[in-house]
Amino acid sequence: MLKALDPLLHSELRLGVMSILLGVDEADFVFLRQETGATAGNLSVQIDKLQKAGYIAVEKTFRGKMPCTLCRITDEGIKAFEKYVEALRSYIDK
Amino acid sequence: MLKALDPLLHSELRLGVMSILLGVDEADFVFLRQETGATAGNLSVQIDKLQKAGYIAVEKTFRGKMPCTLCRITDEGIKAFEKYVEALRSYIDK
DNA sequence: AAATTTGGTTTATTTTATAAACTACTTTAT
DNA sequence: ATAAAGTAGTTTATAAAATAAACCAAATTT
Repeated sequence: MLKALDPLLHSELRLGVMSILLGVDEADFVFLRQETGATAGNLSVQIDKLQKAGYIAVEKTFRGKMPCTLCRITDEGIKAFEKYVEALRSYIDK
Repeated sequence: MLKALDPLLHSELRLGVMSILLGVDEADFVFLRQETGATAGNLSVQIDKLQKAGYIAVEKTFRGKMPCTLCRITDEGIKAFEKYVEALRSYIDK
């Protein structure tokens, strides 16, 4: 009855990042930081985990002279997110 | 936009316990163990946390000669669960 | 009566989340 | 030109959480 929850997505910050990326084609580090309110260190670590899992793609570029980390959700990430949401519903829908 | 998630409920096992208790008036330790698939130690610890938070009430009785730990969700627990679900929707609903 | 099972709790270990400190560079003020 | 402050992060250390392993007391089975 209760479905297992993907531990990679069952994290407030990582879920927040995925949720944002689902709606925006791409987002940079600074934007994700603002939207989530996370510390830079925490965000850096969690972005890394999502990337290593293949849920997001990360591109390091420059905007002018400043470094800029761009994130995009992958197809695999979208699928994982949808599966996570479906599993969650076994907990929260009657 | 993204609402904070009550960390006490944002745990697979504790959320599972709450989800079960929402539907059943009361449930004992053994039943919760079967439904969640958790180890006894983990379940014991998480029940304790939910009780200390006031989200569930725990009554220690005997069924025949065997000890029996009964759990019920409290009004506070129901409210917290509903609030958690609403916060979650800020992540998973478009 | 010894061995096993039941219903747990307590303690130790691993994992995860978070914060603090640091790096590398840029911009601004002096 | 240089010092001070800000930006965009990463790395490392610490705190918290989850989990498993070990244990306990009583009941049941052999």
